[in-house]
Amino acid sequence: MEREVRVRFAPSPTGPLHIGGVRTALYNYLFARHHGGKMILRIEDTDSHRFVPGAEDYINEALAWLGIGIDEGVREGGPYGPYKQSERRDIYREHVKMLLDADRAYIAFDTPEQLETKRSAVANFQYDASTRMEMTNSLTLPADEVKRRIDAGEQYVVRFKIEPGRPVEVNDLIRGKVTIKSDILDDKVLYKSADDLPTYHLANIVDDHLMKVSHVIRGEEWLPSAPLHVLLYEAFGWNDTMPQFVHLPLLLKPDGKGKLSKRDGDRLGFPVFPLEWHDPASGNISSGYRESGYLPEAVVNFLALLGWNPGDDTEIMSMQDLIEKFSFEHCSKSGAKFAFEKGKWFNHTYLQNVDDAQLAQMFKPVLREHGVNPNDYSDSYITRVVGMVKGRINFVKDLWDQCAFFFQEPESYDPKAIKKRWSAETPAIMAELIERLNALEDFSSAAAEQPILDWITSKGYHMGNVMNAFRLSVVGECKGPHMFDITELLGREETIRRIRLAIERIKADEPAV
RNA sequence: GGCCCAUUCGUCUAUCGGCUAGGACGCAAGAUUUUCAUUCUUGAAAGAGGAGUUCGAUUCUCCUAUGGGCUACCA
Repeated sequence: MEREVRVRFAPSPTGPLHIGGVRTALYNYLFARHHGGKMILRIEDTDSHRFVPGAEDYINEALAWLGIGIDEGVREGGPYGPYKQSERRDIYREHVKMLLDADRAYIAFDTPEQLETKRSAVANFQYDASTRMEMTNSLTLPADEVKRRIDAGEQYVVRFKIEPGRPVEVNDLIRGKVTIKSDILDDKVLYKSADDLPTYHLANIVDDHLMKVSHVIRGEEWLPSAPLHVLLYEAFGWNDTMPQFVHLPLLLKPDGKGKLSKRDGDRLGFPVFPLEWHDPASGNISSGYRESGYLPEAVVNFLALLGWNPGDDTEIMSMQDLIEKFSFEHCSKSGAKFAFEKGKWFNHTYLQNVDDAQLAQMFKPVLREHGVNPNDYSDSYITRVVGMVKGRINFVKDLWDQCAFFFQEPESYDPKAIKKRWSAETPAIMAELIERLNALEDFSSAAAEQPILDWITSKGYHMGNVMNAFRLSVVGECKGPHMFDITELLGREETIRRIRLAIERIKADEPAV
């Protein structure tokens, strides 16, 4: 009996979605699409203290940018809504009552302060079968006392009553069977009266069940609480439809130790967020992949390969390719260090496949940043420029360093190049070059190159010196695309103007020795 | 501390008992070029350690070590 594949990505809106979360979302999406199933986006805002305004919008925008489509969610709607947990209070209350009535849970009045004291007094204190009879709860208090306290408005929590001494099995699609003893689990808080909200554990199980989730695909940090979740399914009598669990290996810090955290980005100089994030409380800005010039396709491809492989050597894959090939059989079990160097390479590779005209459009904002008005140039000019230099960039913004000279005359001339390529005779040769360029009938690259090279050879000049002095005059450094392609684009007038300028300036800059 | 998970080049990874251990990023060298890049070619680079099972272990089991996660009225 095939169950419809329904998966969910369930972030909590406590800040920007970080790249590890993005990967979890991606794997959920790939799995869902691979099986023709549904992808649900559920907002888990059960911690009222940690709510951050703007975080939910950020999540939506980030997933949309990456092309991770959502079938059911807060914005999309769907048959099992609401998809935001703070709007499902009635449902949780009802389910808490079911557990209470079935004697699978109990009410506890111990305050956080009391528990804190207990923990510092008793080493390894755990609220469980071995200690619950010493605490202040509905198991130790008379029923009327419990009622009196609640009626008096005393705050309480509902705890899951874990029965000790039995093994709990979790069947994980990546790791296989994991068994733990129920004794190590504590009587988890499922609901807090203070904000009339459940905790993650309860909300998660109830929602996954009600939303008919078939596979729970989440980070490895949830593996230790998976047995608790299994027990909850049992307590509700939902064993038959319990989802398959899949715990993904974590994304680790590239340098030292531990899992990749939100602060690592700024520390190590690469984004850990898909989009730039402006923290509403601190005003801090964290960089994002989008703003750093990454293409979403490159980010998706790169992320997909951090913890999964297609089973062969293929590396460049579109979303469609990934969907077709994705399976948990090729997911790795161990955490992956976040090697952002390879991310650059992916971006480079994807950039090469971007159409020149489109790349030109993407480059326009960068031009503006550097004080160049793109409207002063034709689209075809910018398109030809980017087409000429795109092979050497990793990011759109790198284009500027490679082709600024197409938009402005050199501001200075590379001193090392002057030393190597500009001698006392050079100005005279450059003056001669100007004559030759003027004499050219056709200034196009193909037509201009041979006559000029012939001239250099016939005069017995040193090819490298003349050409590099030429380049130095026009570009300002000894770098860039083919020389005659540059001059063709720049045009005769501008080319000659720059050589004249160089003759003046470089002479002036060089002190007589 | 307790519990759980993991362990192949610097990094991401392939290998589902037969290996001269493959690929990619990065790195190095060479080729090409009037420059810098790109590109191409080549190279260096790995099975944590110890037992066991087996004709044969990177692959299976155990121990040790190391790394990671969890251990909240956070997710």
